[in-house]
Amino acid sequence: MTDTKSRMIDAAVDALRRHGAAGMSFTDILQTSGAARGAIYHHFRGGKAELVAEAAARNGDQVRTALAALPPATSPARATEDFLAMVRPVIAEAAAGEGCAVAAVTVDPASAELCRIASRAFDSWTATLAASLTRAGVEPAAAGDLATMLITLLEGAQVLCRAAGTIEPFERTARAVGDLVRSHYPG
Amino acid sequence: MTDTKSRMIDAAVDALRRHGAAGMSFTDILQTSGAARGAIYHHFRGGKAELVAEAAARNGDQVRTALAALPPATSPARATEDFLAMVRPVIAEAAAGEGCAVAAVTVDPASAELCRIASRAFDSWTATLAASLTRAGVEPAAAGDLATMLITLLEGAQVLCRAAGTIEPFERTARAVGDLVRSHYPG
DNA sequence: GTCTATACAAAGATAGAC
DNA sequence: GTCTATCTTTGTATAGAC
Repeated sequence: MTDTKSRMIDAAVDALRRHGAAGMSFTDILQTSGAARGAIYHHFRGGKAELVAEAAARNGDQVRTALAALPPATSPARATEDFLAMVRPVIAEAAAGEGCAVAAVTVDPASAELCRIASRAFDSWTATLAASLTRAGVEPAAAGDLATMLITLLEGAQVLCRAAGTIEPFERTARAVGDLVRSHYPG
Repeated sequence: MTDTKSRMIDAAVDALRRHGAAGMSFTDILQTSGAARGAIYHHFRGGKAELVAEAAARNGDQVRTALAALPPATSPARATEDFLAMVRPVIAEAAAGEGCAVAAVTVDPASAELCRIASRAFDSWTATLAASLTRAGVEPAAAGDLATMLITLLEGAQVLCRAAGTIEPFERTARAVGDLVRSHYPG
């Protein structure tokens, strides 16, 4: 487990977030990570596809871990607000040009494997968030649907906010979903 | 006839939806549209950037027109359901690999101009949908927030469904938002 | 206006010395 | 394991004939 390999994966995550899968180049990866050109195929026999896959998987784990650290909430409305608050800085990064690495690998599905990795990441985020909502008092079935909706909002907000260059679309969305959830789960 | 130019833009929209901005190549455009290699710089002096910009603008107009054709609804819940029903086939295309061309140009923002075009498109969709919601009885301020939320869901659902290969994430999201809106706007 | 041919740069992938 | 150098392909961009 060379440290070089890990730094290359980190660099790939960053490149995916900024330029997307097709726009990511080894030149960037090598410059950012400080690795040599030949190191790529030493650590990643599968070439670009393998590096991209590992980067997407790592980013997926990072986000899942962050979601798992959400504090226990006493109500569905509070749990939703906690999620939105945790997500806000991520959306701010998207507004500055750094989107979602997992979403990036779903574009130009050269390999169905990449979509499977992305799908599993989204599923793990949804399950983690659904568990939080269930603990906060939401019925399990409804919690799954609501969690999927919130993850969908997370991905969509990154798109709209990157285009806008501000988190204003997210703030509007957050107001709307906050109002809806509070009236549906009074207390 | 400059019908060629229009066909090239259509081909670019399709390429953006499938491969993204960085993954779109002139080779594909020429093969799909049947144009000759030199035709690109004859019709698009600005090269790839100009073609991509025109494609994004066209796709933005197409979606806005579709949203403007939503039938008048008698309640906010019904207006939301109409929107989700109209969007469902688009999500199905995303699940099959054809995402949103406007979202595609926000990745790898080589030019801030592309983000401006995308942002204006999203704003026009939001305004069109907000008008529908207002006519259906939603307060203007809340209609703007709700419309932004629904467009955010549209973009996010395309990401999740492209990864999943099915529209299942959209269906879950649609159930959740339907429940929330119905309880917030009873009647 | 449309096509053929080509220049030029950048990308991914490999080979082999150290 | 790591680095330098290079091969091959692909993609953008241009020139010029028809």
